[in-house]
Amino acid sequence: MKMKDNMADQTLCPVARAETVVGDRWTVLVLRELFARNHRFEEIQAQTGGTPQMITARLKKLEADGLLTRRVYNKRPLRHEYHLTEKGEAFFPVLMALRAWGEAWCKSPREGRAMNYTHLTCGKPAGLGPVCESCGKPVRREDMVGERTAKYQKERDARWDAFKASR
Amino acid sequence: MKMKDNMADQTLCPVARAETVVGDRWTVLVLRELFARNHRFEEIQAQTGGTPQMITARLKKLEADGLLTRRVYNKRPLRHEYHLTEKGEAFFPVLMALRAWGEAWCKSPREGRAMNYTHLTCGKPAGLGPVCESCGKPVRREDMVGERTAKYQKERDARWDAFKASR
DNA sequence: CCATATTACTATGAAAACCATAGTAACAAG
DNA sequence: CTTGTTACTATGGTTTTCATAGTAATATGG
Repeated sequence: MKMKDNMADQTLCPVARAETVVGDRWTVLVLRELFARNHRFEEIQAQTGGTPQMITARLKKLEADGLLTRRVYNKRPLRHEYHLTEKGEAFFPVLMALRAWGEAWCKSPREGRAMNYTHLTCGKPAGLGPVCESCGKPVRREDMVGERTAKYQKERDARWDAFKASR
Repeated sequence: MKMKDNMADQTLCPVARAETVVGDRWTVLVLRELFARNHRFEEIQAQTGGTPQMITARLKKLEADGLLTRRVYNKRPLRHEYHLTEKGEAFFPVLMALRAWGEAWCKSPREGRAMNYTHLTCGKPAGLGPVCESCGKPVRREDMVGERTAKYQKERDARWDAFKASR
């Protein structure tokens, strides 16, 4: 994986710089899973639908780029969990903006939402924007709880089952 | 360009859906140029550093996905400009979030900013966040003017000159 | 007219990345 | 000692990328 970044070394543009790190479908999907608190290889693979190589490569690159760290959860056999660093956590607003755009422009309304977030500060729905739709304050990740809609949860369960069945 | 989207057709996840459209370095760079009001093929190619094929392919796909339209600016020879649609314009918050993350986490502070935005509503600097750092109100694209820093402007001028010289 | 310039591409071919399928390593549990 | 679990690596065919070069349609200057 070279992910050519000649340009990035030379430009002042933060978008170009960011894209050399996260400008890739699998990378973003892996980050989504980490934000969803899926920290294990298997879960990430199952929910993103990537091949082992795709996931391995992204995890390695994300670690090299400082967005995540490996944490041992089991020695013998040695097993790691992947956790977001501060830099990785800071990516949250981008994911939320992407989510908002995706919900608004890449789905038909009849399909329904995948997640609903509640703003803990005011106790009401946070909506899709960068500020809470109920109280108007900017939302931080710590101030929200996200809940999957029944339909989306079912979809994920099915994906997990299918993944497990294919072994 | 297949940009495999089997998964996307089946998932409710808006992030996955969005990524089938914009989950690609060149695509995002092209969008950046359109937001920077560079509407011509040549300018986009010069500033992104992409090959003609990369640019052609992304413009075609972005048009197919409804983020931009071609507009004739010259018949004989037939020439088009590329302009964002409403769906394309709606991508702005994602780009801004990416910019904020890139400035904060993908550059050393000594390098300095690429752009500075002024919030027209309050007349003061808008900063990096989704809400104006001066007045605290959510910022919309229409309420801001962006200005390139001298260093970044020089970088872009140099890129244009280099592009023109290589012909 | 004829040569050069302009703009937006298309053609070619080698290198890299992707994807599906299959297999391995290191153990635990029964 | 067989089966299961988790996290990968290996292989090989297909697709995409990328650098370089070339084309098409027309305008412009001499």
